[in-house]
Amino acid sequence: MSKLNLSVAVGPYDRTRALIDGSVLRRAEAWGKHLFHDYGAGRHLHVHLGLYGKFVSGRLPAPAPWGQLRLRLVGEEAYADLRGPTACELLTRAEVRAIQDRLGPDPLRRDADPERAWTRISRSRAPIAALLMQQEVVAGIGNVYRAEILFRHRVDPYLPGRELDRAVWEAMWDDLVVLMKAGVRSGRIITTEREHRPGGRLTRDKASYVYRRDGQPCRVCGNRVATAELVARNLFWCPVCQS
DNA sequence: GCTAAATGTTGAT
DNA sequence: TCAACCTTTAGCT
Repeated sequence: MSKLNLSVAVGPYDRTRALIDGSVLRRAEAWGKHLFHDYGAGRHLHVHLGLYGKFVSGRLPAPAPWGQLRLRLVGEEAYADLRGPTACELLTRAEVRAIQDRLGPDPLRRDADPERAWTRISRSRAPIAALLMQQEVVAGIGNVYRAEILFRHRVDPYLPGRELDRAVWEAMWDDLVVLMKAGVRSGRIITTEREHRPGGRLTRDKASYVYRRDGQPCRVCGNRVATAELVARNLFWCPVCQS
């Protein structure tokens, strides 16, 4: 959306709607998986997409609202609809700060300090794969990047944080910054080295090394990719490369 | 056409 | 540790 002169409407969230309808969006920022909109006068919209929340945008005119539409942002030329979020609420500045204060560094933010994450990781007995999912340790990685970053650096997912090599963590962080920025730009997660077909198209099945590839051959060593549940999420890794 | 699972977090048990 | 949240899609039939 090119213009910031947005109005807000629609949805069961009538209190929020009444409070920000017609307001101008002054600033938007993301920290980890949290999105914050500043509508002035101490009104901060907090959105968390959760597992299946999604913004869908298009050019005006916007279609008639259907289903559980939580939020509709309307500009002069385009609109954006929000559905299925875990959170869509109006907060005070202090409440926003409280959320941000408990989040670890986000690789996508310029002010991120990977040293803060390292402090937590290097003191923990928890598996590195669990630590990467804890938002207070590192914010915004998620299950796909977790699996992929561990593979790319050949790190055993079950390695306790305190046994991770500092240099390896620094390399992982630098890699996350590059991969996640590329993800924002392209709108999709691609963690494999770029492989192009004659047509110049990146093949879809090569977007990941191990994520959701359980049972299939590892792209590097050919052994079967393994899967297991870790902290209530599906983990994927190559037991041969990552040991 | 139906079912299960999915890039996530919170709150109850 | 588990269910709830509530939407879309892949993979069946």
